[in-house]
Amino acid sequence: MHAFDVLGDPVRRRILEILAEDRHASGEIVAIVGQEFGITQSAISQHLKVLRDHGFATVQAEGPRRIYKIDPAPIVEVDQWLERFRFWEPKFEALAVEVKRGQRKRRK
Amino acid sequence: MHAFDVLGDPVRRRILEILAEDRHASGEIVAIVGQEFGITQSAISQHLKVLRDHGFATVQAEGPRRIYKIDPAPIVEVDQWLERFRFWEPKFEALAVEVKRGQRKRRK
DNA sequence: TCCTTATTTAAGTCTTTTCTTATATTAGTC
DNA sequence: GACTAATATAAGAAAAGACTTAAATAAGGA
Repeated sequence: MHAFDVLGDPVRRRILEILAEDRHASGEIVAIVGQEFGITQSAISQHLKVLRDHGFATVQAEGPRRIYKIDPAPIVEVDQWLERFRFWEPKFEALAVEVKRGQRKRRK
Repeated sequence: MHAFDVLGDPVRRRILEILAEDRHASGEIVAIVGQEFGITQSAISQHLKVLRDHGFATVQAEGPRRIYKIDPAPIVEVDQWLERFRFWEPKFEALAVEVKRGQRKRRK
């Protein structure tokens, strides 16, 4: 499964959005995403596995909880593939400026 | 089908790579991609339809030929979704520089 | 008009993905 | 050690995706 396929699923994209904000326990993600999409804990656990297996997230046990943290490496890869299209539109130049200005709050 | 799903298929990614270089007739794409992936003209035509239907490419009839041209709009959209992850890694800052330096040859 | 070339569309098969329910695992508490 | 809470895994059903072959469409030339 290619990184783009991983990002193809709306549940997984939502999970990544949540993890982009902060680290979260599996159960917290289940609480949010489960409600939003109306799917079971099991389904979400399976999506978390896909994210793990493809390097989008890392886990750390904290007692009985599994704390998920984003790993941007595969996203960088995707971003680099996209690179070849960036000269096609002024929109991309605008984006470049955005990125350069970036430097928002950063979490470890 | 989400834009990320469109990009999830290796054949479609290859077609987009080709179209990023220049406009091409369907048959030219078939010649390249068909050989590389060992799939039929029909299969490729179906991939081209997906690209059309999701706004990644536009077609223009030229006699019996269909000339395909890339349309970056959905790629920009994807790129914007990715935006929220860009502050996570120095790699992204490096990319930003890359993009800013960009300004390669442009085709219409 | 008939034939050829370029391409799309239809129909059906096979594979992969995404769920569900049921069960297993593991940590902490009584 | 038994019970509960948090999570993962197994098995199987249903849906979606990516092919194939066969047929349709449309342009251009003899």
